[in-house]
Amino acid sequence: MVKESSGKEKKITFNIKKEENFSEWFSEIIKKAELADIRYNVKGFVVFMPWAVRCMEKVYDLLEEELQSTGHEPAWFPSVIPERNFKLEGEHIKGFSPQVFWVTHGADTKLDERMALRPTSETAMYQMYALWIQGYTDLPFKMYQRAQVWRYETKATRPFIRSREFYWIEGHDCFATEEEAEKQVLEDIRVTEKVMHKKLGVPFLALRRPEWDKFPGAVYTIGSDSLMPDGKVIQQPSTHFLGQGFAKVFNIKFTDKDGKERYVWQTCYGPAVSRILASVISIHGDDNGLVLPYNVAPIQVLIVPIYTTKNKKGIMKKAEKIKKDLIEKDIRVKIDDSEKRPGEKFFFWEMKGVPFRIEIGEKEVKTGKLTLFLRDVKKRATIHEKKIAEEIKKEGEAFDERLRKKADIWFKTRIIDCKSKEELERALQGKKIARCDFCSISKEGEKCAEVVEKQLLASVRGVRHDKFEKASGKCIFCGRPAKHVVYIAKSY
RNA sequence: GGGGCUGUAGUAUAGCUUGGUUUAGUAUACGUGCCUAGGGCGCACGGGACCCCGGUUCAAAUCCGGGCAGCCCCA
Repeated sequence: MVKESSGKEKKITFNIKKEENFSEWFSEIIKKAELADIRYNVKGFVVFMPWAVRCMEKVYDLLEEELQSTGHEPAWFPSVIPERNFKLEGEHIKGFSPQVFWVTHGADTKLDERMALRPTSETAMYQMYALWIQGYTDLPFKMYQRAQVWRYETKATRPFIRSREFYWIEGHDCFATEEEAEKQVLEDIRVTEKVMHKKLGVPFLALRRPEWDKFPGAVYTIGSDSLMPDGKVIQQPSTHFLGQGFAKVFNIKFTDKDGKERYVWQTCYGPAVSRILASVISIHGDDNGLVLPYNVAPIQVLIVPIYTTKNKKGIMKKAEKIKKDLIEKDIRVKIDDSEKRPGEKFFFWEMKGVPFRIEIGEKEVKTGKLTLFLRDVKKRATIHEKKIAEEIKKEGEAFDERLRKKADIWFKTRIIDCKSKEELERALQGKKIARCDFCSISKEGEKCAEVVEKQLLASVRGVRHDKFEKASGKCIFCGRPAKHVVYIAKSY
C-alpha cells in the first residue's frame, strides 16, 4: 500500500521489482496471478492452478504438433518401473538413483521388488521397444509421451523452476544408423527453436554439455540454456544421443537389409512444459504482472464493457457481437461483465498477462471504432469493428514478435566475451553469461571446471552445437591451448 | 548436504521480547443490502485465524523440545 498525494490509499500491483529482486518477484507473481498454490504440504510439490494449466496445455499442444509432424507417435507408459529394469544401464542408475522415489508397499504388504516412480522413462519404454522393433522396416521408430515425472530433488525447490514432480514430454527415438540418430538430435533442437524461441519468444543457446555433465547413459547431451533475469541460466529442453548403450542392455535389435542383426541407435528428448512456462513468465513479465505471448495466453482478448445502468443493454449487445466474431475465428476471448469497476478489471487482467483488451463504451458504440489496449507496451490503439478478427490476428503476430525481439536483444547483450578470470568474474557478477576459451570439454578439462564451480560458483555449460566457434587462444584457467569456446554461467 | 530466518482468518499483518490486560486487533478478500461505473468507488451489516505433537506452568499465540512446511544464503 502506498499513500498518494491525495491521501487516499492506492493498491499497487507489485511491491517487488523484477530487476531488483527476481526471486521475490517470481514468488509474488506465482501467487498473485494464481499460477500455483504452494500450500500443499509436501516439499517440492505444488498445485498447478487453472491459469497456469491452460498455458501449459498450449505449450503441450505446440510441442506435440511439432513432434507429430516430424513423425512421432504418442503413447502413455506406466509411471512405475520395476527395480531390475531401472538398474539395467549402469551409468543411468548411478546418475538417477539419488533422485528416485521408491514405491515399496502395496497397502501394508511389502512388495517383493520395489518400483521406481519414474524420474525419466528410458527404462520403462525400452523394454517394450525390444518387443516392438524386429526388422529394419520398423525403423525409424519415433515415439513420445506427455508425462509427469518425479525426482527427489535435494536442491531448493521452486514452483515451475525445480519441483519434485514436473510435467514434460519425453521423446524416445530409434534408428538403424548412427547418422540418422545424430540428425534427430538436430531435429530436436529445431523443434525447441520453433516452439520455445519462435512461438514463445524465449531465446536460448543450444550447448553440447561437457563430458562430466551429460545425461547419465548418453554419449553426448545438448542442453538448451535460457537466461533468467537474475543472471542464472536455466536448462530447457535437452536432447541426448544415446548411441547403443541402452539398446545393448535392453536388447533392442533389428534385422537389417543384409539379414544381419544389429542394435538400434537411440536418441531422447525432454522438454519440460512447467519449466518452459517458468522462462515465459520470467522473461516477458514486468512489474505489473505477467505478459503472456499471444500464442499461449488462455485468454487472448479481454472485452471490458463500460456502461452505466442506463446504457448497459446496448453496450453488452455490442460486446457479445464482437465476442462472437472473434470466437468464429478461433480467438480465445472473454467478456468481463462482473460488477467490478472498469479500473479494477484493467489492473486484474493486465496482471494476468492477457495480451489485448478491447474497451467498449458509449463512444465505441457510436463510432464503431474500438479501443484496443496492448499489454506489453501498455498503450491504447484504435481498432475498427469491421474485420476485427483479422485485425486481432495480425496484432497477435506483431505482439509475439515484439516480445521475441525484446527478449533477443536482452539475451544478446548478456553474453560477454572474456579474456581472463577477472573479466569472467565481473561478467558473472553483472548477471551475464560469459564466453571464453577453455582447454577442453572432454575429461581433461574437468579440473578447470572444478575451479569454475568452487571459485566462481558457476558452471561450464558447454560449446555451441548449432554453430562452430573456433578457439584461438589459451584456456583462461590452466593456460593450455584452448580446444573449445565455452559458455560459463551461474545456473538453476 | 550445511547455515539462517519464518509459520496468527483466503491474503498481508498486530500481539510474542517481559506468559494473564484480547471476547486475539487491523487492512484487504469473501457474503448480504444499497450506491456507483472511461484506471483499484463509497456506506452499513455479517461469517472467518494462533501449522501439528508433546513439555513447562495455576495459566501458552507468547517459553522449551520434536515434527511438518515455506523463504533466503552457502556447498
